[in-house]
Amino acid sequence: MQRTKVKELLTGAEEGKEVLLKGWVRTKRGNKFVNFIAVNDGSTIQNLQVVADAEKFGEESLKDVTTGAAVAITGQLVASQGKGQAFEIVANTIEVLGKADPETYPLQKKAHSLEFLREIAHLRFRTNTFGAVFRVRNTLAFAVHKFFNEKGFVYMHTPIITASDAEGAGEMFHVTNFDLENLPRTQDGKINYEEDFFGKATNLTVSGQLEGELAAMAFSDIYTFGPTFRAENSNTARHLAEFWMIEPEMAFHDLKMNADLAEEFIKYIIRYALEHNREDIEFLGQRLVEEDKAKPQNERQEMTLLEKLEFVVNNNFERVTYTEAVDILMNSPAYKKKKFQYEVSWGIDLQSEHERYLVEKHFKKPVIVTDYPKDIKAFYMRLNDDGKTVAAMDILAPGIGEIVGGSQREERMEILVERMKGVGIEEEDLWWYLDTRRFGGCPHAGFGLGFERMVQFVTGMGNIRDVIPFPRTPKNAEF
RNA sequence: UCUUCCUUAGCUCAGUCGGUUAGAGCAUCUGACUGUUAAUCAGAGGGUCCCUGGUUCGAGCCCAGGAGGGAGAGCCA
Repeated sequence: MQRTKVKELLTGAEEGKEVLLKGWVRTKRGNKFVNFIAVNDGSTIQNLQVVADAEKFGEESLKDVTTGAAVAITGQLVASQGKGQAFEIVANTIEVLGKADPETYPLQKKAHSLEFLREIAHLRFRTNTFGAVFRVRNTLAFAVHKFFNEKGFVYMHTPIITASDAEGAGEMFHVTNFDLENLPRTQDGKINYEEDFFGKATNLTVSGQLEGELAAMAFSDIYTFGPTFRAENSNTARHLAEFWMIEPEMAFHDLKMNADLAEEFIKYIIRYALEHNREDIEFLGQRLVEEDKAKPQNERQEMTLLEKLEFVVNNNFERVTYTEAVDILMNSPAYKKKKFQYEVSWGIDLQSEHERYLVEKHFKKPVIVTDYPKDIKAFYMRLNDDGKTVAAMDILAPGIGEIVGGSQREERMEILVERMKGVGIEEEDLWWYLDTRRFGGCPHAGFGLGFERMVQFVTGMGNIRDVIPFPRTPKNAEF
């Protein structure tokens, strides 16, 4: 008999038929006459209830049907007599494929803290919450490819190992096959990277952007979607040492077109998740409502998760320049009451508290901030005509902060070289990058979106370590 | 890296002023119960009080150092 997944069984299409169910036991309850076994196979957040006649199977054969055990069950799919579900299976045969000793199996049929589940990340997929989170993550990843594919973008695989160390995006992990106990040295005592695997110092990529720009100068529109590594000692709920980033790069795009695309993209993938994972998102939203009950009234969310996502999808993002944002902050009641810990003035980098004020208090929706002072942004961002700002944009999301960082790129050779000099990057280190300005250069733009932050936003999970299967953070690389 | 809080049963957490044998709920086990919804009811078992050192007649509680975790900040996506 062909196995049918729970998601399919719950449609009731096979009502009255003999079916084969395979999955993992969530709970078993009942008495000496009848047992109810809730089985989940990951295809949906819902369990399928199996009704087992206790006299027919006997105590002994049901003994190993415990929380966490893998089972194969045949039986008739029927309309349920109980209230909690539309359909259930009346069992004919029950086979335990893999036992789970209840004395030592860590997951119980009760709620666990997220911190505890993080310590057993290899088992946490089996919970309702993480099942929902990772189904949503999968849907969002698929939607990323679908969106760009429909727009004719080329999916470009940029290198994971790179020798380029001039991007300034963050601290890097070294890649080497040196014997670390016995490093080859040059005459002046420095490590001799010429003897290393690649003949030069290499590291894990911190961004595929520069390589993405190269490809955009041929395919017009490309995107990358792959792992990214930062060796920063960041211990926060929104940083990982290994994360997934999406970086589109478009020839002949200016900053406005860039922002338009980013907004359309974000709305598209959220809408896609709302259409395909509604049950999961409703469950995750309910989790937040329960969590909120423990908080004082004024700290509770105004909107449910579902309402928030629908609001984002159905409303335009607010757009302000950096200069306007600073004006708003300086005229805000919070500023006048000296509520900000950090000083606000034109030229400063906006602090978390400032971004949160703009997004959560002032506009109450995602905000695109553009045209930052050139001194606080990367060298490759295009200098505006005022000579003091660059065509950069950040998209700030409620509760998450910066979710997108992007810019129109500097396509004018002389200005780009001058800005590289300003931050101490040698021309010859990026000769290949400058070739795109030398040969057939054109205005172009792109952005980077942290995929995990997007998953956080859609699932409402407060800690980024709970939206990637096996988080890599300082002092933690378990599993 | 900084600030701050936390670490007691499998899990979540109480533990008074430093004082006899360290508690609760849930989970687990045993029993009861004719359709349950994280079933219910009764009973039982279960402890390296994070580690190391110190103060004290006496430390889960006080002090010092260390480890791990949470929240916030910086850096950023």
